[in-house]
Amino acid sequence: MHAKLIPLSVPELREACSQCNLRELCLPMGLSGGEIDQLDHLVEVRRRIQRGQHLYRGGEVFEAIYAIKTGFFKTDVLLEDGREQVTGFQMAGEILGMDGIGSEKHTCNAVALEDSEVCVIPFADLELYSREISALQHHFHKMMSREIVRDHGVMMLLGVMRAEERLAAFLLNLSQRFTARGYSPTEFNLRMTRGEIGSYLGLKLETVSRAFSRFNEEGLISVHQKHIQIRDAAGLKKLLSERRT
Amino acid sequence: MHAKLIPLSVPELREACSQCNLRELCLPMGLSGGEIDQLDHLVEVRRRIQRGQHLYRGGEVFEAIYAIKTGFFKTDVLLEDGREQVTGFQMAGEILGMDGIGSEKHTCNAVALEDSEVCVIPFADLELYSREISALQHHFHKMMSREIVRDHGVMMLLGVMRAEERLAAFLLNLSQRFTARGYSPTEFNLRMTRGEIGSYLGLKLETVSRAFSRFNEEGLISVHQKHIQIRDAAGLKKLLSERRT
DNA sequence: GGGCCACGTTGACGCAGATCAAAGCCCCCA
DNA sequence: TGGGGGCTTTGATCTGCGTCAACGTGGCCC
Repeated sequence: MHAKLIPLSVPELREACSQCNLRELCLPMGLSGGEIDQLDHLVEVRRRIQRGQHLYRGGEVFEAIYAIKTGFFKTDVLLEDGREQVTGFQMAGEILGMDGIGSEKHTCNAVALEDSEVCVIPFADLELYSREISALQHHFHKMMSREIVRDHGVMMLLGVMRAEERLAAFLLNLSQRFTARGYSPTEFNLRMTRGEIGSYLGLKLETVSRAFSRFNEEGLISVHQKHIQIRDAAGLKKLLSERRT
Repeated sequence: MHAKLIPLSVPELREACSQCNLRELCLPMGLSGGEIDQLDHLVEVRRRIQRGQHLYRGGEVFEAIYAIKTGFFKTDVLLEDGREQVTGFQMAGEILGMDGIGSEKHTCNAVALEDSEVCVIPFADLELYSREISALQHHFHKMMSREIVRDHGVMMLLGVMRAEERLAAFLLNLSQRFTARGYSPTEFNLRMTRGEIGSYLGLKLETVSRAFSRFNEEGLISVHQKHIQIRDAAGLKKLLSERRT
């Protein structure tokens, strides 16, 4: 592992969660000021991950979950024959690693899609603090539960939607998450390749590319490489609610 | 709701978890005898659900999770246009309802596929006990995490596998879960229809039926309606590891 | 015990998306 | 400034699964 560990000095530590601009999205959500101060002791280390590097790999011992401070990740699972399923894309304020709790090993790979920084949350400590701070306990449960619900949404994508519906749902989801982070709802850069989008959506990269082109022609979005502008969000939503077949 | 509530009388209550033959699979797993005795107070009510009835529906207020004592369930999510994605099949010892924690509402439907009985675990109480009993806390986290991992497995099915691989994976998974419950690994009755299997696997019922027929012809299994006998588990596994494409 | 109904099987055909192939574009580095 | 590599686009063709349709089967109720 080439990742740098960054022990937090005291002043930084005080800033860890209580001063973080993601605290309304991330683990501290809903905690009182005093409780957040306690949380600051939970995150004693941050880790920088360069684009293309792994935060963790399937099979490694699970010890901590990670809150993304900056950057962008994908998680994926590999079949023995090399086929890849991207199980999610994660951005600032989201939590990585909850898959590892059950077996005490990570069960997927987490790869940075841009230079990123994560807060390391030792899981034993999180459980300890959770026993003291019931708001933290409850919020952590919510985050795990939402992960399950998110996964159900992906199953829906993969199980019943057609290619263009999947892509529309994907774009709307990204847009909404960027919005929640204070970025433009209509304009953003994709951090992942067409192939990775395809793997996530259960499509081949050519199909993803064609669907982008089609949306472009129809004036729903404009695409230039990784730059996306959503021109007709309502039109994209309509794609989703229109039954075909 | 027509479901019967069964307040447990004192002797039954003593039996709730500590005497349950599922305690090695279910929530009490890994708890010491004394801790299980404490757990007995957590489950004060059981509920009977007849075949075809809902344990809960998407949108209902979330208050409890459910441990399946006997029976068999499916969970599903519906799109506005009526398309259904079955997100899972659950059997004795498994937990239902964790999807509801995040939003305080259930986000899917849980339907009994045979007459069933569940232990009602009020979620606020579970969190309360979890703060006292760290083994319970940890095990609950494991169960949620495993749910996430299970979902990743389904994404893999849906995203990258071909029809016969999906069905083979499905049968092997059922077989393994029946085995863990002390039933035959090679012979069992399906509780769900071809259509429900199809919805789970992202296939149409005709495709499921054809795949069953094909497995039958090839001597991998024998099928008679809902009765399945696995004749060549290794052959099924081979289907999964053989790369095609 | 006969008929109905939900479920399952099988066949013929069609199509969405995969596959194969060939360019194009962008960025980085020499 | 040019060239190489990774990513993307686009076209032509193929195919696995969906769709449509007809028939089979078993269980249940009157």
